[in-house]
Amino acid sequence: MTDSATQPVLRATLEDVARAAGVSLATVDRVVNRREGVRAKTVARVEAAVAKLGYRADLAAARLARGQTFRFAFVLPTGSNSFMTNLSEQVARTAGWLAGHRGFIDIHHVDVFDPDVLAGALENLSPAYQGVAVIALDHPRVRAAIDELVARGVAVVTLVSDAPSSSRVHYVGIDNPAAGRTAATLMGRFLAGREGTVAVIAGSLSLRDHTERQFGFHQILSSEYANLSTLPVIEGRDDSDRTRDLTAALLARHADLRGIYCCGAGNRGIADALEASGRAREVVWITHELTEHTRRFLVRGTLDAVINQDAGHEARSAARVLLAHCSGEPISPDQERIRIDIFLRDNLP
Amino acid sequence: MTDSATQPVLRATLEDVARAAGVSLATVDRVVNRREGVRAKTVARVEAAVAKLGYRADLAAARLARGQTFRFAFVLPTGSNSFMTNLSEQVARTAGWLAGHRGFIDIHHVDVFDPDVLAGALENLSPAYQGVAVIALDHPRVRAAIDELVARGVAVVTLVSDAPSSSRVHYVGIDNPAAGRTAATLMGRFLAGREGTVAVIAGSLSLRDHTERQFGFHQILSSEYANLSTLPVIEGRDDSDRTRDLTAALLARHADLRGIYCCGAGNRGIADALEASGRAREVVWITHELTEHTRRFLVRGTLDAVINQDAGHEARSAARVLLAHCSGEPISPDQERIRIDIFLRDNLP
DNA sequence: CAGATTTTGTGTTGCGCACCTCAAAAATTG
DNA sequence: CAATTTTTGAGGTGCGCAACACAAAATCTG
Repeated sequence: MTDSATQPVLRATLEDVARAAGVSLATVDRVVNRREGVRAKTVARVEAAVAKLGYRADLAAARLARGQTFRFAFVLPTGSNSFMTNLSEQVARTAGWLAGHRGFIDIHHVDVFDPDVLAGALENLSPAYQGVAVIALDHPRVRAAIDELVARGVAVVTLVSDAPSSSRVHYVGIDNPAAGRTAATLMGRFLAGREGTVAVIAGSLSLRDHTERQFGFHQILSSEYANLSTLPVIEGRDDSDRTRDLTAALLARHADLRGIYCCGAGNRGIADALEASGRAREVVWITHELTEHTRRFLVRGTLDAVINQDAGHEARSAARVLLAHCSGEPISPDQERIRIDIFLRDNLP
Repeated sequence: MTDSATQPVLRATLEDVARAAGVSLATVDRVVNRREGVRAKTVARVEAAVAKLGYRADLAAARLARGQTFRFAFVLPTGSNSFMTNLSEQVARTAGWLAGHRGFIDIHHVDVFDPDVLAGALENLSPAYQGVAVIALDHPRVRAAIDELVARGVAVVTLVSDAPSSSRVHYVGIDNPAAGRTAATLMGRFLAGREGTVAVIAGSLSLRDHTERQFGFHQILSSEYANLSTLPVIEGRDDSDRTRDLTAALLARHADLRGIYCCGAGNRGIADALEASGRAREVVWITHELTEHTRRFLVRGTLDAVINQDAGHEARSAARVLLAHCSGEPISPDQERIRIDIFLRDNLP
């Protein structure tokens, strides 16, 4: 056992480094802030002193002295499903946190599902923003708008839905094909050898994330679970009423329906239809995003598993990445990686 | 769309608040730092101004002015399994981060599984520490040591393994009974209706977390999956060799063995035995903690699911909670809640 | 070796706040 | 109303650093 704590810790300051290196404060400042006009030999001396004393800049003091403030825009969908509502709330909370760190977030609500509207919103964003987080659409105009922002020196991160071919600096969200594969494995194993059909319900196939999820789902199901065949993908447009009708029709038409994978929203419709049919217990239903509704269906046993992305984590991660990018600090990749959560009735948070 | 960003943001400062409230800086300071000697009427005036201007203390400036430094001890097990090694590494990383925020972490390696050694280590901890994170043992002496630290004004959080009846201020870790229930549900559903027996392997039943997990596991398995019967719990002492032999014996003795739930370490032994028996594919194996080894077994298909707690998250959370506690700031509960992760081959991070 | 150039030192300012002292003003009391 | 107590104001200091100006020294030119 190593008990090395004895007295209150005194951090090494810039002055300590200067003394140790036998140079002045100004020179140390030049070295640590990578300004030029210092001989290589002197740089080495200073760096040796930094290493020896374990000097690390006091972030609080540095931020204070620099006096920079950061202004970020979060572009989120207008009044939408539970997940998006939750995300907005988490972004608002994150804004509260950031305010203590000289960062400010404005939330802009736009119709992110219309490429022209979204691109227009990005184009008209005030030049005061050093960073933008956006739920992207992988569309040429949107890509162009992102690229232009980046060209102007704005840090852009995509949130939840990516635009991989744009020049955004970071994507904050889950690996959607992997999420689909995860759903497929759960479906295949929960149905362990039973024969029948499985339905896939998406919000819209023009959304990149939904497409990727169903792609991953089909990939695994067709290659590993020959006992199950999938029906053509149905588009529920993330609307509960429409989804309920579609689900009811599915149940009526396919007596051998064993599973439903929903890679979008509209879950209340599915629950209604399933419960009305009396087959809620026997049909395995897997969906995305933990909300107050899906949580209820999970507890009740109608829903079997939820694949989730943590909205709070995403909001905080986006803010951290933007902040780090703007102040030239490194990010730690594995803290910023958004996990694909699996929730059963038993491990609900 | 609300584009309200126009110019670089100017935060309201204490001085702004003073001006708005028509009082002096000193009075504002008295109010915001809850010092006494201010009339209730004046307090109200100042608070109104704070609210109106949306004043929030600049954390960087406040920390700098306060000049406090924090010193924390993390008490971790001596050279141990992969999970603990990983945890140590994550704590070391967290220390690096904390150093930028005037916080310092010393890691003390002790045999946390011996109550006397652990309690002794806690008792002999330098009084310089304002906070301690410890992998606790729910034992009277350990409890007493924790209580004494708390009585001395030290913030104590338990990490990974709790001592619920002690006076620790926070537990950073997962809900272990729930983790066991989660494993049981996966086991039951993956075995969907097949008849047979399931084995449970623990490290040691004197470890609270292992006991709780197997309790949760049995609870669900016995009440919901009548087709499966469990064998008496086996203690593998988190040792691979011993666990391999025990698993091999199990496989030899029980031809109807359908599943293995391991709620401790020693996974390499299980993998060896399973693969040697040729029944790796048919026996459902579920274990805890994602490590380089369990990851490999998962990808290979020998292992079916991993219940995980994120060591990085736990290390950071413990540091944040200690920091918040020592500087009187609130914590946000849902950021500090450690989730029960489920990993399949498909959603590995 | 004088002059030009590069490198280093000295010094100052201010970021926003906490914390302190001392005096002035206001409210309360006998 | 004077004496006392409570409340408020004015002012200062320093936290550790960034940023800058300017002077002094060292080094490099021709």
